[in-house]
Amino acid sequence: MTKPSTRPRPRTDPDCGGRHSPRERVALAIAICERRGVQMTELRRRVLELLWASGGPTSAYQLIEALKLRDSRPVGPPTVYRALHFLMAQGLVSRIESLNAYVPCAHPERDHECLFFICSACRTSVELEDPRIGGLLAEDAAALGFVATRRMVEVEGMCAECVESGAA
Amino acid sequence: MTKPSTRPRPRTDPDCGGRHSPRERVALAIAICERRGVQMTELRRRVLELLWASGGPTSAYQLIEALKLRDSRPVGPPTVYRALHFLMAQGLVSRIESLNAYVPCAHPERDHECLFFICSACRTSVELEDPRIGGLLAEDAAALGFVATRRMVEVEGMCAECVESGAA
DNA sequence: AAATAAAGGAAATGTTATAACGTATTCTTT
DNA sequence: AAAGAATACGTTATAACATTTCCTTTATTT
Repeated sequence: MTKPSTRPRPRTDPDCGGRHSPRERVALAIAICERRGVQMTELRRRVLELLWASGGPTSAYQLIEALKLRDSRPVGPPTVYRALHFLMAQGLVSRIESLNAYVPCAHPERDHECLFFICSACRTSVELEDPRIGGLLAEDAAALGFVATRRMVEVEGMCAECVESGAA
Repeated sequence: MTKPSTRPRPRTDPDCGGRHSPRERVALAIAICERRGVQMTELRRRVLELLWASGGPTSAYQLIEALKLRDSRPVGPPTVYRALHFLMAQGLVSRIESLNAYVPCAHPERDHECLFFICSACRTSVELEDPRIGGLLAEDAAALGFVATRRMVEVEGMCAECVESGAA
């Protein structure tokens, strides 16, 4: 029996408590696409569902495997990559560069900073928002005359659970 | 004739003015390795020289090509990757995750934040230090109980020169 | 219904990185 | 200087990640 932790939990939204049911998030994504007049097709929805179901950063080829299992029909890499590109363009999925892997975005309705804490022990990742970091990066960019279009902030290490359980 | 810019130039050290001759930086790297009792072998030095000579983020396979040209003898991927791993472990080279490419570190003598501004037009990158960002990330990590071992901060966009020259 | 645009399927290829094994070099100790 | 240990390098094969190309199917518009 695990005792509930009093440690502050990751929450990208003060109201949501960090809990997001996959079903709810996918429904939100569908609504967003409808509002924007872009097509949330079956394939794209399935990829998003798989990412929510996966529980961690997932590679394109893991998604290919997963789709194959459910369809018993092979899906090629370009098919999955196209779906991932679409989902990223809509802000529904982020790519974690240091893992070559993809994660669903908890709060696509807001424009959020991509700020990831990645546990090398259990291979999970946590997404945070910290507007202060975006502010500093904007400041530094301005000093360079640099026009930023995308930010990647990834912190590798060990999550609280793995530290406590003494994982290697 | 290009007129000198008054824009603040990237400088990771207030004293160096952002100027680093490859020769000088390689000499510094050799001295550092000597002091640490690790071997700066010929291969490792050549890889570092190529990175300094390249003028931008360079892929492992570009290095393989460059080594082949100079040696007229093929060098396998593992050889180059081993050299890169060594140089990274010594803080002499950084990997830019979003490009799968490598850059020499301007100031290996200091423990520096990896903070890169990458121009998608001219494919150059600029390394900055901004201790404030490391501070904020440490703060966020602490709030999560996360023990950080490595930070990656990469900003993609367009550098001042490309913006001015109207590059696509 | 026909025209057009958007999305997906399939095969091949390109790019990045490592595993597994053996050889050579360098360093240390004697 | 010789033996042994540690480190570095070479070679082949393969794993892992991503894109190009071409064609077919599906949606949307007229």
